[in-house]
Amino acid sequence: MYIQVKLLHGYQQPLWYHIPSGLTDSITIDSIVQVPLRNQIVSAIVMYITHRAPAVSFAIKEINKLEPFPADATYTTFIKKLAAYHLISEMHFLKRIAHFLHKKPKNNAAAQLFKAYDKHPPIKLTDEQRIVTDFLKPHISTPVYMPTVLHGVTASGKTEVYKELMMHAFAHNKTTLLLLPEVTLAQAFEKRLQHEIGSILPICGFHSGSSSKEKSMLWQRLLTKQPMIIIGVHLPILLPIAHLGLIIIDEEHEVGYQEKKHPKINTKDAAIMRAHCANIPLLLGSATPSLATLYNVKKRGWHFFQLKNRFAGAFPTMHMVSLADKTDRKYFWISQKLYTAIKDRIIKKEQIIIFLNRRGFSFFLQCKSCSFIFNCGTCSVSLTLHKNDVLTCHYCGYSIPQPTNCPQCKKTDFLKKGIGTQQVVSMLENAFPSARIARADMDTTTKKKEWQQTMRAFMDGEIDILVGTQTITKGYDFPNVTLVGILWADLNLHFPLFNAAETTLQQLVQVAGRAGRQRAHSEVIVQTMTDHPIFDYLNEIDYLSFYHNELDKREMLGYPPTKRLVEIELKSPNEVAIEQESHDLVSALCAMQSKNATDIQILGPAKPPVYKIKDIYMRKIYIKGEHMHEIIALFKAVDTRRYSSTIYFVPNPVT
DNA sequence: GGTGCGAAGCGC
DNA sequence: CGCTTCGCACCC
Repeated sequence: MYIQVKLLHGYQQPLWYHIPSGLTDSITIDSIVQVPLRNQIVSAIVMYITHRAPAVSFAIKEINKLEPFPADATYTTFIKKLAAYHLISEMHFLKRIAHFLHKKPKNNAAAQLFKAYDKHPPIKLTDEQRIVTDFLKPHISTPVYMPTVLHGVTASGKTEVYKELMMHAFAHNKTTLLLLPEVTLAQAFEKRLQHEIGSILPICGFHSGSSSKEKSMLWQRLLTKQPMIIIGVHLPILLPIAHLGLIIIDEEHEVGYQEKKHPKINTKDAAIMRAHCANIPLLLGSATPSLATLYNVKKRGWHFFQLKNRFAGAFPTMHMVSLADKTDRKYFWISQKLYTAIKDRIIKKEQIIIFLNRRGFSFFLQCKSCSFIFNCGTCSVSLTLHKNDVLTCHYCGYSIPQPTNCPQCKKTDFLKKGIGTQQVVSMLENAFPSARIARADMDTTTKKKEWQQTMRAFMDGEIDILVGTQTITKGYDFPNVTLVGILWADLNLHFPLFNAAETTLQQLVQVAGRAGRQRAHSEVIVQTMTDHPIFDYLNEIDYLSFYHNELDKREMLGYPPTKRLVEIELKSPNEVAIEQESHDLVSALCAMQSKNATDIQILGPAKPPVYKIKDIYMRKIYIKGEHMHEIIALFKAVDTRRYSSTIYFVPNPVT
């Protein structure tokens, strides 16, 4: 038998190979095979099979050994669907898990055996929790596609529900995929589960931080169809799993599920597709479910459950404070209310979180006399001022010492504008000299180790006040925190993104949820410049009422979840070309659209707020429509090959 | 992705 | 002239 294959890496042209009759059984179209190429062995995918020798001028090589690929009846269907949805080749997905295929699995004597059991050790569940597990368990044993939303307030014990379901799946010889929106969260979850149920369930982490030993262990279990718990962010959804029983997406609302690099795959969308293809239940958990998910509950009959009570502690009291009234305070960013509250907690030896929700903005230097602003030479952003008098670009890392004279007018007086976490720390150090204060923001300090140490120190009570950005809102449990201060709650609200209000509210509710996890009395102080309707829903109990208010707006403007949205991103080092081509592309899309007479809107091209990074220019085009398949068809109908700019297609963009 | 080959670059 | 570097076609 002869096969024509395409390599997973490198050479793109199809190649011929011969397979001796003894090995032909397991080969079908889309099989992954190891083929000899020059003097090495590489992975390839089968494109075409024939029994007649092809008429070619070269000698066809023989494949004498086939590496096994884990069985999964619906895997190919899923990968094809995912590829079609993102307008990329299915090879892309196979490449991402291909590193298994090159490595020979070592004889790991350490491969632990886990016995199947009839009755697993009981997990203590509340009535609220048991309603959810009772509902889903039969659908794991007798599989059926069953998207289910779990709205559990912060600290309500969603993890206990997950544990019970994972154990049930394992008892039925099925694997559970547990997805989290960040590697650090996945690692923390893995550690926790390892500790709590690791002795009876195999817990396999699979993310960028996993060692090759862990990966080959995982692959071994997949090959031998052994059930397990796989924890990760983006990669696990792409694995072939013979006996997938359940997919859990924790922190379902998080934007982290969309990959940061192109192609920007949305792992949540992928998980929905996978659960559908494999015909299994899907559980989406969050304290702040996304508008899209709530819409699916309403319109598509997704199942919905709530955990309304905290496992321990109590909900914090919320206080709104206006920063507009500047009277009677020493520091602009610390209102009188916040000041006394911090003072009170320091005396009581309770912990404080100060939250600054900045996004791509902190603080910059401007000349007092001529208004000159220091900008990055290769990116279209201003340089950020750091405490050690260094100006740094947050996009490319370029940095210079702060000049003493203005390059434009040579004067020496500068204004510091905006606010950054370092400035907040200095300010707090001045205001509360006795307090131990630390900073935890991932954007500036890319040192992961340092950041983890800070989190640990805070958890151990060695720090009184933790100042941080987005990263501290996620998942962490600090039992002794009784005060959360949000410095500038409306900072991101007027960002030019259709979902700015939604993500801001989710962030605020999540950070507020860090307070009072083990305490009866706790407070959240929310400081704002202006009022906004979302502040009425800040209380966790009221979160769901936000849905109606926001959905009406989205409906009116034709944005998701009522309509479908695609972002087209163009990138080019040539500013003239990208300007021309982005306009051409819009014209081409419009022409095609009027021909097909579909109800699709094309917006742009737009110059994004940050339109240049490392000398690469960007433009964006948005397409809105009733159905995703129509948008995909429209874009595919336009010939993009003649453009010199790189063009990316992003369905359901979230950032 | 890795490799082998010819063209081009470079020192003197 | 002889050596190294670079760019690129090729791999079945």
